[in-house]
Formats: sequence, structure tokens, C-alpha cells
Amino acid sequence: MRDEILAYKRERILEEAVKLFYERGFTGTTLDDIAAELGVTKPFIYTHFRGKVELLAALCKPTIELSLAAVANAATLPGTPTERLRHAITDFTKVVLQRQPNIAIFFREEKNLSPESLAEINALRRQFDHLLSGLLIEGVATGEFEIQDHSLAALALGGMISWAYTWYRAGGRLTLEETAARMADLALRMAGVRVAIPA
Amino acid sequence: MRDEILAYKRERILEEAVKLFYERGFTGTTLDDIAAELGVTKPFIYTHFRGKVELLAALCKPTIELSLAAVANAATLPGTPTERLRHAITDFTKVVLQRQPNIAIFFREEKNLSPESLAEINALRRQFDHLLSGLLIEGVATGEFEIQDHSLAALALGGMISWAYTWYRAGGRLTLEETAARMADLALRMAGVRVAIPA
DNA sequence: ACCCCAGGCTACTCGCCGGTAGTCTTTCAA
DNA sequence: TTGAAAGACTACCGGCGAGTAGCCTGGGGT
Repeated sequence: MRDEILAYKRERILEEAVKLFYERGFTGTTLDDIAAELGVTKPFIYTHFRGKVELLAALCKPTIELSLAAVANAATLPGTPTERLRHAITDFTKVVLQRQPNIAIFFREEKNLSPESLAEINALRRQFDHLLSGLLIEGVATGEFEIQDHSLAALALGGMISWAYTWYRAGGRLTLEETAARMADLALRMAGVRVAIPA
Repeated sequence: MRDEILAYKRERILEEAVKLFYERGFTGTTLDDIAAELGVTKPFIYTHFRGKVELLAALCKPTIELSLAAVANAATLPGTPTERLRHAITDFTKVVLQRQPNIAIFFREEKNLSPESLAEINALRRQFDHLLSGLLIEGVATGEFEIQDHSLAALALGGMISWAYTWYRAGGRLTLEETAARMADLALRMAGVRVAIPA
């Protein structure tokens, strides 16, 4: 019970920090700003986090883990490489769109993370690229894909999706699901799959 | 003559600022750092720039202008949409890779620009997206491209290329020209063009 | 030889913000 | 009813860095 309340408060701090770091940037936001928004004071934050930099890491790492998990999960599913790549891209896109502020903060504020946190996160990103490359290689092996350079293709794919943090707006022209589905179509095309487009 | 010397010094400040902002981030770099690296002192910088934020804008804006110019130039060239899109993507990729630090700084430090500078740059970016969409629409009209959603495709394309600022390393496996050429192939595939791949 | 001035420097101010020490209050157990 | 401990606050420190005021110096013109 006590722990639940504590965890809840921790979550509230994180929510507010995400919002403000996203809007004003990491260095453009003070701990007093976050505390004020929550109706508490700065020392309160220190009962849940060691400092501002740890707060930043706590925002970034779980989101990168989620991205990796999306691709890792899709990669181990049964099905053809085409089906699995579609699944991977769809789910990864959804993570990016659902956690848009966290993704944005990570890419913008990378330089403000502690070397240790950054190293951990970069290890996750390497796994991510590796999994994506692996999927592409499999598809080439079965003849479903036609790819000149799977490393470059994996980077291009990852970039195309990640980039959505810069332009996606919830409640815009396309829903989250539609965006994810269309991104998957574009991704399959890049992999050399002949994708029919709906009229 | 005097003006040339002044311009040269201005350029040296910019070079050093790019290097340090890229490595340490905007807020992680002090004007004293930049001055020290140049063997001068902080007030010297103020004889060329009104302040730190103006320095940042002076790094970002010309690079975004160059990106826009690359696409604008390709779009007005004679040739089929396929040829022009290839040209546009190739040249844009080269700009991103040649000016990698400037591009990185812009996307990371956007929040530190003055509202005025940001508005100017965002206007350029809108033109950029518009030109790219236009090229895609033309290709669909001639039947060369097959695209479900040209706005989304333009964003995906732009993202795929821009993202290169996060991973490209000069002197790596691929040269700048090779990278640009392969990116153009991937882009054309996304547009629905059947691109043969070299063995 | 002397003056002048421009280019650059030294030496400062001032506000900001991350982090902390120590106090107050509220609640619960005995 | 009281004591104690937890939880949160008030009030502070100290460093840092953008920006500035005013001085110094060396070189060209007279």
C-alpha cells in the first residue's frame, strides 16, 4: 500500500517531467518548475530521484526498452519474414507515437545523460538494429526481400519511423493505427516487397 | 580586405562553435570554451555575434537553407519525376552528411533558438516538405510512382535521410557518394519505382 | 615623436538553479 | 497524552556562465 502510493507519486513526477522537458527542453526546465506543476516543492523530488539527470534517464530508458521489445517480440513470432517485418514495424511505430515525448526527449537530450545510462541505452539500440538487420537478412534468404545493403536498410527503416516524433500529432489526419499500418507498407516496399495499395 | 578578415574570423568562431555544440551540446558549451579553443576571449565573440543564441541560429539556418536549395534545384531540373526525385534525394543526402554536425545541432537544440529564428527555419522546412510532396504527386500523375499518401511518404522520406545525422561516420564503410546513391534507391522504392539492385 | 583609435583583454556583476541542512507538522503507537 | 518518526517544507549555499564596463596596447597617420 505504502509502496503503491510512493510509486504513484513517482509516476506523477515522471509524467510532469516528460511534459515539461518535451515543451521546454531539459536545461530549459528547472526542478522548481516540475515541483510547482505538481503542487509540491523541489526537495520532494529528491525523495524519489537522486537528481535531475537520473530523472532524465528514468524517462528515456524504459521507452527505448519498449521499442526494443516491440521488435524482439515480432521477430520471434511464427510467420514469414514479410509478416514479421510488418508486425515489427507496426508495433515499433505505435511505441514511437504513443511515447512520442519520451522519444523526442531521448534524441534531443542524449548529451545530458550520464555516461553509464547512455552506454546502457546504446547497447539496447545496437540490439534493436541487429534484430532489424536479422529480419531483413531472413527475408532475403527466403527470396521475399530484395535488399542491397541490409545494414543501411535497417538504419533507413529505423530512421523513417523514429523520425515520426518530429511530426506526428495525436488527433491529426491519421489515427495512430493508420499511421502505423502505412509506415509498415512503406517499410515493406523498401525491403523490395511488392505491396498493393488500397484505392 | 578588412571585411574579408572579419568574415574569416566570424567563420572561425562558427567552425569552433559547431564542433563544440556538436560534441557537448549547446548548454554544455560555454562561450569561454569556444573562445579558449580559438585562443581568444569571450568579449571577442561579442564583436561578431549579439549573443549565444544568435550564434546558434547562424549555425542552423544556412544549413537548412542548403537542404531546401538541394531539393528546390532538383525539382526545377528537366527530366522525369523519377530522375528528379533521385537527384533531389541524392543531393539532400549529401547536404545532411556534409553538414552532419549542423543538422544534428539543429534538431537537438531547436528549443534553444529564438522564436523568430525558429519560425523562419520552420517556414523553410514546410517549403521543403511541400516540394518533396509535389515531386511525388508529379510522379503519380505520370504513372511512374505508386503512392497511397504523398504527405506521409514525404515525411517518411525526409526522416529516413535526416536520420543519417545520428549514424553516419565519415571514413566508414560507405563513402558519402555511395551512401547518397543507396539512399536514393531506397527512396525510389518507397515511391513504388521498381529499382534493380546491383549484384 | 606623439596622438589617436580600434581591437582585444581583464575583471567584474548578476541572476539562476541544482542540491542540501535543518525545521515543522502530522499521524500513529504505546 | 505523549513521544517519535516520517514526510514535506523553508531557507539557504555555492558555483557557474552570459553578458558588460572600462582599460590597455600596438600600429598607423601627422
